[in-house]
Amino acid sequence: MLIEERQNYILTQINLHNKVHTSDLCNELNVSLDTIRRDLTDLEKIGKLVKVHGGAISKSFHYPFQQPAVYAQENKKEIAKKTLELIEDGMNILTGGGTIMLELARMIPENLKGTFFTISPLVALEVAQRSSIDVILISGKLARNSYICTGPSVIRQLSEIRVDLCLLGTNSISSTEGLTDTDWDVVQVKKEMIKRANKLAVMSIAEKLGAIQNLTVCDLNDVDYLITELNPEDPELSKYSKVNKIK
Amino acid sequence: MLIEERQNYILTQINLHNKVHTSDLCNELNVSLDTIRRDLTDLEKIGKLVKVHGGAISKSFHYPFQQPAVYAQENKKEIAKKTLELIEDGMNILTGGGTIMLELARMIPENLKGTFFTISPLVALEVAQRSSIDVILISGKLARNSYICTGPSVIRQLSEIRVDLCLLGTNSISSTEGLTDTDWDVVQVKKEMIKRANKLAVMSIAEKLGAIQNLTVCDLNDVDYLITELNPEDPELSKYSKVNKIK
DNA sequence: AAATAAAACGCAATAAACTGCAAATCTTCA
DNA sequence: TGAAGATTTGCAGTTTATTGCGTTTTATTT
Repeated sequence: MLIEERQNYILTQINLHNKVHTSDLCNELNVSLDTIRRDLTDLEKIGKLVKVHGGAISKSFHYPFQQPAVYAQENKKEIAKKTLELIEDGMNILTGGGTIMLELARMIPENLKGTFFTISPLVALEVAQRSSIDVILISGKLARNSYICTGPSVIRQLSEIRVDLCLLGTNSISSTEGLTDTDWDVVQVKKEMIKRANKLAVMSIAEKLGAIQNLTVCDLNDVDYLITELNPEDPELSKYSKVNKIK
Repeated sequence: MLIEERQNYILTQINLHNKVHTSDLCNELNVSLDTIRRDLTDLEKIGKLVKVHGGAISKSFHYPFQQPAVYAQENKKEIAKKTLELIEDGMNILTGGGTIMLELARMIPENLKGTFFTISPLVALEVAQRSSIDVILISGKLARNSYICTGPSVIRQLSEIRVDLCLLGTNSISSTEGLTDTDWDVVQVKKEMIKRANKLAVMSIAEKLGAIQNLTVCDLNDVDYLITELNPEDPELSKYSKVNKIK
């Protein structure tokens, strides 16, 4: 068997399973461990995979390891910072929950005036704690895991308010399907939130661009601002031109 | 299984549930506790999560409220313990806020069934986090110092529910004036809470017995249980015999 | 204050990776 | 064709990584 064949086989396996074990390969290819190791070293050198103890993993699979959590956190802060520019004194703002919203809440300047409506107790506490803004918590059943309030009571209370700006984090936004989500209760609430606001800003890390879930929240046309950590000119964002303004 | 796979699994679980238990992971992944601990330490080092006793939590949900040293915490725990005895499976319970309520929330057994209505987001989060109880947050304007919700919207929502037991912490309870408080908004809410419950339990540290504030919440006759850290036979409590039961 | 559970620490066993070397195989050119 | 040189391979010895276990320390609960 040619070296090339062997290395192609390894790459195929990586693409298939996102990982390979050195020992498996050595059985499947009938060569010694050392040979496999040398192959992996070569392939790593030309950037086709990442070696790890016991084998190797695909580069894309590896990506969420080294970079994200730290970086996603940084990205989220970047997004929060951009979003903050939309907020002015005296505004009525309605917010959802999620990690980006929490980052935003932590950045709100102490002297900002205005009213924050939110369905997230975490955001409510965070904002109330560090600013002089009025915080109105929209209540209802507390969803486990996401820690936001949902249910008919939330919808009813939302129907009674009117705000300048609605800030939503999102699980998935795609150029064809718009905003989508998985949880029915959450979708109902988000729909109502959007209805109650003059402007809608959607915050999303680039990683989630293109993702599609089962339930539709709203069309891209309804989105006034799309805020990501990317440069607005980034080609990844070109598909989202239906959105009023990309930040 | 590769280390990277294992750590990726842990991160997935964290993103999904916002928390993981060391022992769960060790079962699910079939490795020793030590290995999981080492993984968690690694992941914490690169900022992917925050280790806590018993497991780890998502960085973004890192509980933002480090509670200030709670005054008379031992006594409050004792009171919370006694109060817990009033709670049975399947009950509808309505609670206020305050440090004693938080202690109680932390003691709620994981397997308790029932519904918790509360005007305190902190209590709501605490209960939702550590039990399978349904948590309904009664919302409104978030009062800055007490972190509880007040206002007409709270009153209206309260008027629509009916619960078995209302749990209130109190600032002041006296044998002549009953429950009293200083904040008008808070008093309105407490009055409505009491109205909506079949039984009322008042929790108070002995130190506050005898204190009187300007605004009346309710009469001693309305109190079904008075719970303090003292022995029910304690002479200090003899003046409060109007209360149905002293614990 | 005692009992319990979890975490930290050091240690040893095992598995994997690395190193240098020699044998086997392949290239290339007379 | 066949021999020098280069490449590839497998092997033995050494180094490094990973893991589980017993013990001690620290947290948490009663």
